[in-house]
Amino acid sequence: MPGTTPRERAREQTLQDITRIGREHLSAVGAAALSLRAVARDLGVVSSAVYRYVRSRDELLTLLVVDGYNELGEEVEAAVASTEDPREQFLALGRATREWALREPALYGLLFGSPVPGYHAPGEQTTIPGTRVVLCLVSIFGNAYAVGKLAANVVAPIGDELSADLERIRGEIGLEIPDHLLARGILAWTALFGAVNFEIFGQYGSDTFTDPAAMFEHHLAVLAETAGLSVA
Amino acid sequence: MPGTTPRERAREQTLQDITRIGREHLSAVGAAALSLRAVARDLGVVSSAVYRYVRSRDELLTLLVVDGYNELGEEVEAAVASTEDPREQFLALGRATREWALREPALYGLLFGSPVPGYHAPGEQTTIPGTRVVLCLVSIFGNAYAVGKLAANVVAPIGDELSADLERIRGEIGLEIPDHLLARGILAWTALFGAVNFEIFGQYGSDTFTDPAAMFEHHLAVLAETAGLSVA
DNA sequence: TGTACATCAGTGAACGCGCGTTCACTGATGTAC
DNA sequence: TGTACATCAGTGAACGCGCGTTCACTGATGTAC
Repeated sequence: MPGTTPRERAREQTLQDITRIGREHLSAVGAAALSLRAVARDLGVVSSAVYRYVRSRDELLTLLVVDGYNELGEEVEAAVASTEDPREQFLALGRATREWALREPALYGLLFGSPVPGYHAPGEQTTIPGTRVVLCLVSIFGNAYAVGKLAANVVAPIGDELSADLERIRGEIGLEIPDHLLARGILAWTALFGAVNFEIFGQYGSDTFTDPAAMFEHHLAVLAETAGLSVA
Repeated sequence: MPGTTPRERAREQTLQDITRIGREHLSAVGAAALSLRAVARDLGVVSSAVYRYVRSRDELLTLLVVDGYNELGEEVEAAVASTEDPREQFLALGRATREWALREPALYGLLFGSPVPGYHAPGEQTTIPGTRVVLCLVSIFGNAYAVGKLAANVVAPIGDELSADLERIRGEIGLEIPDHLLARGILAWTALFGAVNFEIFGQYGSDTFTDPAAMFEHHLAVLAETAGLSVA
């Protein structure tokens, strides 16, 4: 267990300070300009001291990435857990994602924006936190299908190669829904993040919506329908 | 007319070289690390010489942004012009966007990814090129509606405030379609870029799809349906 | 056609800056007997 | 309980690096008469 001895607690505290300051710098200057020296300055410590806690600048980035995925994951999971109806769960997931993104735009950009050049997130540390949201979505769809609340007409044929991919994906995540519903679920997933991106990254003009939340809410409703989630 | 005298032609040529090299650096090191000195080195010229052509580093970024928007805009417009059917035009727009993004991932990231910290694109230069794709989309929907090929059921109510926003948008872009279809059009727009983002920014796992184009094509078909574009 | 002058591309040195990372070190805190 | 030793956080100097931007300059190219 970490944090038992005073020294361990102090160490843990300093590490948290570093990630907190790292977050602040991230939103101020962006991932590419995030600097250990600047973090050290704000921590009130000489630059080389930070190396006692973090192996390199990239490791600090990884810390922030993992932190971000986990925070988003927790908020999304909590929101989804607050209701039983699959459609409502989908809406809750979307709202929680958007709200977190609005609160942490820089971190959201780090996770879902253009990749940071020269930085590659180590899969061993980021894969599990990085899949919390999508696994949450998967369980909503899986459950909805199991209780007969997921259905949509087939509008587009699915070729053999795509079908094989979908079959493999089903296996990897343990999901039992037919191809066309899985495809729609994936679309809903990407579309949800597309809508959030537009708002966070300012792709709509600056004065386009007086109430962006209302537009987003409407998008969510249409996406739920598209994904095959019927109204309760 | 530019490029008449030899001097003017030489100047034009050098400016093109600078943007070309700028593009190369952009994809190699990213927008935040894009440097005038490095461009000068590749141009075979001393760093201060570049200032004869470009006022500052930010102006080089703006050059690249404008260049990118125009290139994407041209390819999208050409693709859309190749067919008459609105649904096919929508599909063509989506395919052209994705293909350009795959060819120019760094430029795509600059235009549609997380904002570059500290850089603000000057509206006077970027607004017009930056709206070519969406205006193209707008004209597809407007035309489809005019010829009775755009229709969808109302699934979600639209509140007064959102309705007022949509009314204003209609006015700004000169589009005559009802609220719920406009809302769906906006969703299709954001969702399209969401799907492209996922692929370009690597949000799907690395080995998720053996044929990402097939998945994208299916997404486009479902999006066309969601937007209200019927099969010809 | 030839000469005097203006324009402009490119030079090279300099300014002040911040960065990541290493390394030998000091001194405080913890641990074993 | 006291002492000897080990651990570890933080120091300060140094390494070599690249950056944006300014400025006085040289020399070639163009223009007016």
